[in-house]
Amino acid sequence: MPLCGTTIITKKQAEFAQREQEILNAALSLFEGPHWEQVTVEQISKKAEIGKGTVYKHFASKEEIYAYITLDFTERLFESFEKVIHHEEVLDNLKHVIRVAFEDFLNNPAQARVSFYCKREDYRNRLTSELREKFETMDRRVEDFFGAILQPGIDKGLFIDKPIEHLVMGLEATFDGAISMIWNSDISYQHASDQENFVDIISEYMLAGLVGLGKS
Amino acid sequence: MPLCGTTIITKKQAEFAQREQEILNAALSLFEGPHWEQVTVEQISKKAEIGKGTVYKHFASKEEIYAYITLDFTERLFESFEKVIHHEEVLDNLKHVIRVAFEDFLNNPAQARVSFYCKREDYRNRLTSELREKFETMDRRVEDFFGAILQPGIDKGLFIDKPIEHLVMGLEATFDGAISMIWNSDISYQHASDQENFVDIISEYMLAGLVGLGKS
Amino acid sequence: MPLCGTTIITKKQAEFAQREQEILNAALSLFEGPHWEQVTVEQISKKAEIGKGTVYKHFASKEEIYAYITLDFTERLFESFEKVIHHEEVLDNLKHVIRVAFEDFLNNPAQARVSFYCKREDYRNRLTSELREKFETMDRRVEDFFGAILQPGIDKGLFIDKPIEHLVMGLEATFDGAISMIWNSDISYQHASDQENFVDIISEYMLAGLVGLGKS
Amino acid sequence: MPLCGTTIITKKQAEFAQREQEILNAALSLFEGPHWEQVTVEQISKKAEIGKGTVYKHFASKEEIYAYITLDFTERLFESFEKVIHHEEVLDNLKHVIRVAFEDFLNNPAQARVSFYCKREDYRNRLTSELREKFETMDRRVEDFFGAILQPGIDKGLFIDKPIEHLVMGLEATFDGAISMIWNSDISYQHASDQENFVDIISEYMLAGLVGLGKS
DNA sequence: CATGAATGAGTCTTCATTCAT
DNA sequence: TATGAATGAAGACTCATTCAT
Repeated sequence: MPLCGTTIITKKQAEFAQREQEILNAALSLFEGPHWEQVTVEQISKKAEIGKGTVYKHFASKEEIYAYITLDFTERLFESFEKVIHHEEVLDNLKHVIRVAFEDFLNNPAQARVSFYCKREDYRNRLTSELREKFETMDRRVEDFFGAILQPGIDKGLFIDKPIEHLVMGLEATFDGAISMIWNSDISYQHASDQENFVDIISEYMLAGLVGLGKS
Repeated sequence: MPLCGTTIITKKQAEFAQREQEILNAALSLFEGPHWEQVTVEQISKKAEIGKGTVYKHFASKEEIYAYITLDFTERLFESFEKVIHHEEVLDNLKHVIRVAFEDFLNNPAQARVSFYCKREDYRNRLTSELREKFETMDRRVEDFFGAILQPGIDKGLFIDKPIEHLVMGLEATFDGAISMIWNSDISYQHASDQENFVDIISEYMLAGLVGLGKS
Repeated sequence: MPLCGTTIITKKQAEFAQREQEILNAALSLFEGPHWEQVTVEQISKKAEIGKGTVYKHFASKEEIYAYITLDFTERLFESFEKVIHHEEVLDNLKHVIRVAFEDFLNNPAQARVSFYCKREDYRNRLTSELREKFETMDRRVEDFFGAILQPGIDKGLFIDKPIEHLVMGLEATFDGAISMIWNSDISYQHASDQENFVDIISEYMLAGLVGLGKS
Repeated sequence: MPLCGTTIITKKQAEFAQREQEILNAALSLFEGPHWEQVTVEQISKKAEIGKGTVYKHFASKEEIYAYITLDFTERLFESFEKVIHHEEVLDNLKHVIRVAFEDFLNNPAQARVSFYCKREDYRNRLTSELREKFETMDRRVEDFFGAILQPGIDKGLFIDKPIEHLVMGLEATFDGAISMIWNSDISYQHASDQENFVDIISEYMLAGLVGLGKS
């Protein structure tokens, strides 16, 4: 049992750190609905049962709350990914990652919506450089991750030999588009199939697109 | 004196009708930038060189302006589509439609952005039932259009025999996602290729996905 | 009775123009007290019996209200000055101007206080360039005015032959300082004399200083 | 063991007393700029490397910090004055006092600015009676001091025989006004002369005014 | 005593919509 | 019909002060 060497954290500090999560959770619970952008800081503070000013002790601005939600969400996404890519088969890895991604995005709509918002360039430009760097690190990590699971497929001739980025593009575009469609409850397709079916088709489509690229 | 039987339109009425387009054009020119949602009704009226109140003679609300922009844009999109689908080859038709769609969306970012906004369910619910119906008609028309160009592909065994909607899903998701990525200037991919290259890949990807569906 | 050639102003426009004055008057009445900087836009709007937003139709910001108050006040000050400088005697002119200045500043403490605030460089820098120019024009006008009444005194050997600015400096410094002292109800001197006596002394002092400069 | 009879001060108490000065120094270093009123208690505590709450162990309010800064500043001003009034010549004394005053005010803008703020009647009224008394004592001391250096001038017929207060009025008004003008970087006079020149003129002006009073 | 987390009233400003002329 | 003045609810953010530990 270590006695020294650990960072000493007082009870107060622990509570303070805890409160940060409480604020994020409060925000998240309020962001569930489609009008999430209209949630006010005051509402968040009331939900978290703290004063409005306290929110600003933890986050410099409302948009910084968005940033941490996104960063947290992405972190968890990676954890989910890492749990399912121990297989040797490239396509299996990819299938699992896609499935898990859909699950995480659809089960956590608030985080996911915020994440989408945080992709916007103008949003990124408003961030402090510190946070902007965190986002850039995150972006690179995503890129590296997909590089690692797609490269073997290229080596085996399964996918066309193009820069990883090119291959990821299609996957990301389709995934993002599909998620948006679900959120928009895109009217045309509600009667066609339930969400699960839609996800299956899109997943298959993503793989087919990737495999089919350059084969025509 | 106009002949009887023709709809009699006074000069004043003609001017009034004309004004509607002027408002939409003014709005569009202001919506070019990425912050289009922050354009105010006042700015629009100034740009159109009319009074703010007059805008409300033509459109019941700001959101109704969005609706007509979207409806107009979709109408023109169809006109573009119809110009390029006279070929007999299913895949050629599709390629042309995809190309034209990318062109229209990227050349008319204002309209396209507004169109995306108008997909949101909460937006649709705020509309008057009259406008909601117009959107539904529009949606059906899109569905029918793609049905007409994809069905022959199914008949020829080119695409898997699934409901048209299923096939369209992937196309739409990928397309929407790709457009969003371009608008977001998605950082990870800026160095990979310029926009044109990106569009080519996505286009190929869309076709590959469609053709590859069910082939695995 | 002129029929044409005059700018046509509708009743509405006239009312609108009128409202501007009403806002300034409301602000002024609220600025009477020593806490004038803490008067809120909302208070002003309530006093003027209009909505808060209406204030912003007339003035882009709270500080712009200050600007117009100052500009108005200075304008009136000039009018007062011009009424009393038709004498031929340099010293008489100066005496009258000083007297009138004290009267105007002490009878209109709200305007005068705001005017002092508007001298601050940081305030000036926050203004729009249009307003900044108005202030600069105003400053030049003050300078020119005093140049016109002091120059004859220099010519006659009454005042030392130094740049007008140098001469004005002392006058302005003393005047501003005296006004501040009165507003601060400077405790040390309350029992010594009433305000009127103080003003007399300061006025005499200002002249004596000017005449005595360079004579030592 | 300290001798009996001396005030026993523990190390802790000494540190506490020391801290008071540290807070004032921290505040002063932050008050240098023209926006000194916007410095927050938190900033002061950070600068002093103590907790915000600790500031309130030493000063009941932010405004009390102002009070002690002013009191300190005035104390030092007196020390400066006393160093230069050992001459026998009334006018020399005065000249030296004026020069030293300008030096102290211009070299210590933070203290000086705060001192000006603390002259405001509304400020004084918000103080505790204990502090208000200290200010009154200070004011009387100023009055007495100038009485002492001006009275010989009256006796010698150098200055008009009026109550000392009357004579001081002009001096103080001019001095305060001049300092304000420098701080405001009063635009009209920036090109006329640099600050030093301005101070010289004002100083001369102050003396000339005093000597000339009643001579007209 | 020292701390710093918590507070929440208060500030300016924006803007879609209404309505009298 | 055209106008644009008027509205007022809302929202993000600040900061002196308090108080439990």
